Amino acid sequence: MEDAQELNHKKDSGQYHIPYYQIPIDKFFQFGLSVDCVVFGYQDGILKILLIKRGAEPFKGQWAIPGDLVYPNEDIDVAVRRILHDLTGLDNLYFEQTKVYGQVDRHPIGRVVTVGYYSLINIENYNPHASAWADSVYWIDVNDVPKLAFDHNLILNNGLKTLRYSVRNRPVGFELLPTKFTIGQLQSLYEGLLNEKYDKANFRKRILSMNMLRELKENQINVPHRPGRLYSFDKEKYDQLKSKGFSFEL
Amino acid sequence: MEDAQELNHKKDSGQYHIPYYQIPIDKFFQFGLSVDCVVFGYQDGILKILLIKRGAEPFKGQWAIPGDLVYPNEDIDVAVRRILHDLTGLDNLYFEQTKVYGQVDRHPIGRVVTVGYYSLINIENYNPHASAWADSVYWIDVNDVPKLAFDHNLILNNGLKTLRYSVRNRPVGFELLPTKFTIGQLQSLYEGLLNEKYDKANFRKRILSMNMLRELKENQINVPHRPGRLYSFDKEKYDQLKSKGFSFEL
DNA sequence: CCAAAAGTGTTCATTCTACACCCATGG
DNA sequence: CCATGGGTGTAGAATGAACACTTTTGG
Repeated sequence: MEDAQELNHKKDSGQYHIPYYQIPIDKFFQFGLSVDCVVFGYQDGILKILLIKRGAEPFKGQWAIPGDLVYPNEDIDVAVRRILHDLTGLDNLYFEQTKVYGQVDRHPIGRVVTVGYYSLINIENYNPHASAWADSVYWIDVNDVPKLAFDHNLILNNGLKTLRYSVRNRPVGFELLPTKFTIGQLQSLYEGLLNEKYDKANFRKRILSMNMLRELKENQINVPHRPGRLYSFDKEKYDQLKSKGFSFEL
Repeated sequence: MEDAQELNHKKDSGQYHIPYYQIPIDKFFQFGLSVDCVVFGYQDGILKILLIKRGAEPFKGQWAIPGDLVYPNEDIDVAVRRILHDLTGLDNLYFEQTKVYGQVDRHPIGRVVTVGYYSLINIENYNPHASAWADSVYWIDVNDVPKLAFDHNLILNNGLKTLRYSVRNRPVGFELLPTKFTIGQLQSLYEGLLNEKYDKANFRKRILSMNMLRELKENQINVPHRPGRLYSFDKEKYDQLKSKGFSFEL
């Protein structure tokens, strides 16, 4: 989050407040809470984002990222799982909190604070669903994102920054790939995500030297070139390494 | 946040929900919102945390980290600045969002979602204040933290993890030091924070090679050893480097 | 004088980078 | 046969770790 988490030295805006104890406590319990989730997928070398056409007011019919109000008796991560499930039919998706958006006027119908998330999904398993809050769902190239409802363009951009940062410092990129992948596919993913070029020999040595990939006894099939060896991410090995002080880099 | 942001693959807890459209919209606007801030200071090689004795119910009289309800018409970062100002008399403090805590039952008087922050202050400028929500304020050694109100021990520990992570990847450590400091002081800070030992020659070379310190024409005074050259952090230079792709490490 | 921390230079090992080369497949 | 990406080895450069040595202050 090198970029997403800026140094923060801004001055107080000068807003004025009635002292705490002179305001009835009920006044403090009028916030709405929502979650909004930037869902990433990766296909043919292109990073894509799930956008919906909103099925409810406000901003009905407009583009938005998936999200919904949190129920009064619902934990926040349960709400995220609910939304992701309703949207994709998938459970156990990877997701991570990014940032809270709480501008007083960010929502037209009242004070709604929203918690931003990003989620990574393997596009091959994806199964689109409409739902109560989404008329329809589309994968959009990350470079073609239209104007979105609320402050969703901001949330999306911060989600993207966070993803780009996370992917260098934690082994999360694998979530975007099929379970079995070649080193070449992994390299293209990183190159696409970070907009860089790596030497294939060096990339290979680097990633294999981390000892967190399990080499399978299988190769690619039906490719018009020498088929690559398949690997899968070995979470147990990674956790073990991490506990010994190892830290993923690039 | 290598550790603070865990891979998140938990299953849905199985909570059950009445469909969205059958619940009156008012029911969704009954959340309270608060901010809680882990305030770090550094003195004599020891990392310290500002704790308060709560001056209001619930948990009146108990240890807690500084925090307060957000006003219905108040932006969240304005609330953070307000709290830090009331607490320390200082403005323009460094602070950064960590994580949202939204467990349904985390607050005894209702559904209060809190946004966690950490803040860094130069202990020399510190000026303690009591306030509406704090009877008294103390610096506590990070290793002697008592049992705290609410889920504040959790918030504190996550704040500490975040600090330890940030300090390696962004030049935030300087916020804990006086404006003018020696390389030795900087090294001790890092050693204390991260619980490591560095070679002084190598540490010096490394930090100076980053070109983000301004060498002053002043030395330490009144020290019983050769006085060290004073430096200050040059934010302009750092921003310039960052925009050229430089990234702070350790 | 001594203790204590500042500050510098050099050596050796490790890691990174660039690049050349061979391999296996489909068309 | 070719094009395409898979896969390996190596030399030289850059970086990092360890450590010895000199300097300047107060007591």
